[in-house]
Amino acid sequence: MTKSPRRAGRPSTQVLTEERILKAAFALSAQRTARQFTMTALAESLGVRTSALYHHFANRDAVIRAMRGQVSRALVSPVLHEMPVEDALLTWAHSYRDAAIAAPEAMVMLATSPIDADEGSFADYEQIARLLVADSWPTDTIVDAIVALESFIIGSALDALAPADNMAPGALAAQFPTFAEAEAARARLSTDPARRTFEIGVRALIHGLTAWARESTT
Amino acid sequence: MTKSPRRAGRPSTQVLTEERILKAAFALSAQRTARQFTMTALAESLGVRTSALYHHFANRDAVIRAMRGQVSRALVSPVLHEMPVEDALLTWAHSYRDAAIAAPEAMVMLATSPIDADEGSFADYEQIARLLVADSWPTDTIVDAIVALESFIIGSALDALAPADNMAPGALAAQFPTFAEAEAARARLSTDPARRTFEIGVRALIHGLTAWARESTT
DNA sequence: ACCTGAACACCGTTCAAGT
DNA sequence: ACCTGAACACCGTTCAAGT
Repeated sequence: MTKSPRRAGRPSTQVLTEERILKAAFALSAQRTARQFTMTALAESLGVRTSALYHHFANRDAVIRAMRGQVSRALVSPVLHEMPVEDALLTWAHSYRDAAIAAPEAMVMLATSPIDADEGSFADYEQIARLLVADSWPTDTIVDAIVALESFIIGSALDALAPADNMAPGALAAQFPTFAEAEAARARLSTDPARRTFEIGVRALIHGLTAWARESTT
Repeated sequence: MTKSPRRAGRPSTQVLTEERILKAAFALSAQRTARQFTMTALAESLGVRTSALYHHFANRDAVIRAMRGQVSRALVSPVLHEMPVEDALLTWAHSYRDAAIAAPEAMVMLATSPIDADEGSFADYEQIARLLVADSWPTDTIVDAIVALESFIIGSALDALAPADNMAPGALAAQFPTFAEAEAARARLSTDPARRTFEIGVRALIHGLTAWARESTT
């Protein structure tokens, strides 16, 4: 198709590195849907033939796994201990969601496949757990709180992947008037309704969880 | 490849119906990952050529959209109006989660495929919306509440998919002692921790959302 | 109308060939 | 070692041809 600017054979200066590929992968995943995130498109964005990628990653899944590793590494936030617990949880949830949204396909994998035990996720969990222990949450409430929050965050990230108007009934509005009106009201409030819902939901959830933990203490 | 048992031309008795295709689609989604859920595999499971599917559905997304509609349709529960709103939301969340757990890979596809309006989903939303309006929730809070709940439910269903011990740090316990202890305490409480977390989380979220809606009224 | 079969554009992946 | 280019098996989708 496009005649390549490089001829066959090892180039004198290396074109690709894992780092450069990952950077392009994040950029691409922000622009394309999970399904359009292809090795071909990734290679093209790097000005390289598709097969060149296979010298640096075993396959497409390996690229996604590397993205996922980078995401979890970015989460650890050292300032969490200097704020009230509810704010700390909120901060954590936000950074988690931002990371999740930056890597949609990685997110689907994270949700679909079980976490490998040697993942950096536990470092993250440990930090939150200490925070809650210090705030005198009962030991047996802590993992429930973490998992509940994580479930909401992942669900929200998936929701954010859908087209922004995916809740609009469109032609069916007449058939479902109450919902249609509510949807219109919500659309008027924000250009990024998924984000708005995330903010509301995560606050509601954190609120509800802290209240529950406090009850559990007595 | 496999020589077809049917020769070309319209068969005397119709082979496919939307219903039969959808049934096969759910069966397939229980066995394959979202990526392996192909039109080819679906056709094969129906003993039919791939192109035959296109007489009944416009494309792959249309199949997924119909699946989503069917899931939503299974949700409508006519008794919702006879109970307090928080109980009604809880009931709805439970039936949604049950449906989601019955077809987890379908949930991933439903959540991530860019699909638009299907009647079934909106019928469900309409019912919840009316419920909340009757309970005098402000119009612009309703869709946020629905989406937040849905996000949590889908995230929880995906979490329930993972092995029950997927939060156990295992050999890494010594490295993350606080979290390890909390995880052990949780594991002692329940044989189905994912379900336990769902119960806790959905109650916390509903609680938090109703409180938020009440504030928004004033 | 509803199926098959051929066809097209596109993927992921492999591998020989070139430097 | 690290790139290109050709090749293979596989997808989604379209469409003519057959009944």
